[in-house]
Amino acid sequence: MQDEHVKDIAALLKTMSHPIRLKILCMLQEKEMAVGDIREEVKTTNANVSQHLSILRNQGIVSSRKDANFIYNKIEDERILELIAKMRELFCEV
Amino acid sequence: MQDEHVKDIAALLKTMSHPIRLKILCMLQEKEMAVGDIREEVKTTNANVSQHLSILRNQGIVSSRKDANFIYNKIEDERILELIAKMRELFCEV
DNA sequence: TTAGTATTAAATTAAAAGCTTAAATAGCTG
DNA sequence: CAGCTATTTAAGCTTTTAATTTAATACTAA
Repeated sequence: MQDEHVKDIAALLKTMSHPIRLKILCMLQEKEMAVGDIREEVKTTNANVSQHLSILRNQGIVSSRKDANFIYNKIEDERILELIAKMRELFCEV
Repeated sequence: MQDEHVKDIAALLKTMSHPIRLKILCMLQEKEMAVGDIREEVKTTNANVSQHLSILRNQGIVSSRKDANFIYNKIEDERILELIAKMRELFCEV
C-alpha cells in the first residue's frame, strides 16, 4: 500500500471512527433518512447530528437530497457499504 | 448493529485511523518486525513508533515477542488481517 | 406574511491525541 | 562489571477534536 493510499484510508477511518457517525452509517445502510429520523435513534440534538452529517458529506461518504422541509441522506460510496458489511461479518456475527 | 458493537468498532477504527499506525499494520501483514525495522520505513523516532505500537497492543491488535535485544511485533487478531485485505481490495486496486 | 419545523453555521469551552526530548530499563558482549 | 544497543516510559507542550449553545437560514402551510 502506497503512502498516498495510507493517508486517504486513514482519513476515511478517522471519519468513520466516531460512534455517532458509525451508527449513522449503519442506519443508512438500509434506507435513506432525514436528520430528525436519525436524531431519534442516536439520542442527541439535531444540531449535533447535522454536524456529523456534514463531516460525512465532506468525506464524500454521504449524499443528500432535499424534499420539502426534509433533507434525506444516503450512503454515496458503494465501497463504504461493502466495508461496513465486512466489519459486521467480522465483528458482529456468531 | 447493537450500540455495544458500534462502540467497540468505533474504538478499533480510531486506533487504525492514524497514518503511522495504519502503515505499521500494513507492514505487519506480511511479516513480523522489530521496532527499529518499522522506524526505518515510517520515518519517525523510535519512541514515536514504540508509542504507536503500545496503542496497537492495548487494543489487542498487535502482539510482541522478545528475542535478545529485539522485540518482534505481529498482528494478533486474524480479523484485522481480513479487514485490511478488504480495504486494500476496495481502495487500492484497479 | 407569520408560525412552526428542519437545517446549518459560528463561537466557545473542555477533553484528547500527537510529537519531542530526555531519562529509565533490559539484555547482550567484551 | 562496563559499555553498547534496542526499546519503553514519562513529562511538557502544541494541535485537534468534541460537545454545547446560540444565532441564522430555508421551506411549508395556514
